[in-house]
Amino acid sequence: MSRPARVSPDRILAAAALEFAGRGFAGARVDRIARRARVNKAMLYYHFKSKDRLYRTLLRRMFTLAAERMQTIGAAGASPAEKIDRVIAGMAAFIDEHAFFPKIVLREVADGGAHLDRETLAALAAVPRSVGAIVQQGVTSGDFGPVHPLFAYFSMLAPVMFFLAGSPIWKELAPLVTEASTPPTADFVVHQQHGMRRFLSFAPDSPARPTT
Amino acid sequence: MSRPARVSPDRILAAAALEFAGRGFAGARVDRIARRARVNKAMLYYHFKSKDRLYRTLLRRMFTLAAERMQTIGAAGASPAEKIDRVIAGMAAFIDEHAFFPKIVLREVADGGAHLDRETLAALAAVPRSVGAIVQQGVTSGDFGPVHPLFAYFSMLAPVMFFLAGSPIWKELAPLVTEASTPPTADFVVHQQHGMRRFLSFAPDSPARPTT
DNA sequence: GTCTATACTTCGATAGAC
DNA sequence: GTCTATCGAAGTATAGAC
Repeated sequence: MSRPARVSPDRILAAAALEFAGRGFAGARVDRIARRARVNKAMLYYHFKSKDRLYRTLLRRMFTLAAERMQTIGAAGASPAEKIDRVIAGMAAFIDEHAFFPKIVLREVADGGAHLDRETLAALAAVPRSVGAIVQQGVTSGDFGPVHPLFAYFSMLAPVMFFLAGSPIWKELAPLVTEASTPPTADFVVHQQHGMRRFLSFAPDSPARPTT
Repeated sequence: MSRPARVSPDRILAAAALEFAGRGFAGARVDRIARRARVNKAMLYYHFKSKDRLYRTLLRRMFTLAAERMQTIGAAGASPAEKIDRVIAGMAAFIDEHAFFPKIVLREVADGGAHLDRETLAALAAVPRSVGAIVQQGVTSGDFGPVHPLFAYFSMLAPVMFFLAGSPIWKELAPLVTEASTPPTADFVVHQQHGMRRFLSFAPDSPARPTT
């Protein structure tokens, strides 16, 4: 079989990922994407119809990949607590492979999902749905205390997104924040894993009234 | 005393907050800021020298305000656990008063702090430093288990930022994620408070080896 | 301090040959 | 599928009168 040799679209998507992550949708320049993909602008507009469609195509692909990884973790045989460990480590690994991912997510959250059509929104929803299902299993089995699955998703992964998206800043910020030794980036995953085990654990104590 | 009547700079900063939060630094348009502030462009460039300096002025102001609030909480007389409750509720209240704040933070994290000079970075650092000091007190007193203050800061407040910055999206997303009732936005703060109490609590159990 | 008018640049997108 | 050349719109910033 002759390969279709459709290497351009993939190269364009890879270049777009870097550009959109680094500058945001509004700040992204189509010229830069084309140049980085070693393709001229007309070629880019031939494959993708517009800047918007290029962006949405990229996001759908990334959300789908991330959701698949979370789904795989949920389908495996393991205790709920161990699955939570794997969700956190799995997302960190995914970000390690696709460094642009958390930046784009943060920007899209700030944009209020302005560039997401229904299809892309559905692809995004698959990520918290997969993770939420794992949490729900733990609640039902009694391993976890009662908690809203979507809330747990945010408590679990927002710090990972936040921390790994801005690691260069934190390295610059750390000396201004604490006199303790600079934080080893990789240890944050372990920190979050240990903490979330307790966060989600059933706690018979603590009346824990809300405080203003 | 005659009032200086310097109402323009404040109106410009207020308009800039909305514009920068809604579109990001690159997407923000100076014309829109000027129009929203009911001031012409030349006036804007008269008070602030450039788009960059306007942005940094805004950020310094917001970071300083947020840090002051955290510092007040830390200085009050209360148990470490209760202070954590107040930090979470206090940040949520601050965001409620300045809805643009978490959006700008998320964007700046994604930008890798590209627009932050040394002075603005120092203002930003005061926020995690204040919160980190509270955490450190709890660790020292034995109320909390051993934890890096900066890590705890992220685990505590990143979900709050993330959730409150994107509340319109989550409302649209929730039905696609869970068949359970839609999550009441205000309850997230209580969820995070209760969870973080356990997250930070001293846990003699759990060998908790890292999982890949 | 405040305005109008505009210089200069860069953007997203397309035309049309090959 | 791929290219060069370019259009019209929109951007940041400034000049200069008041």
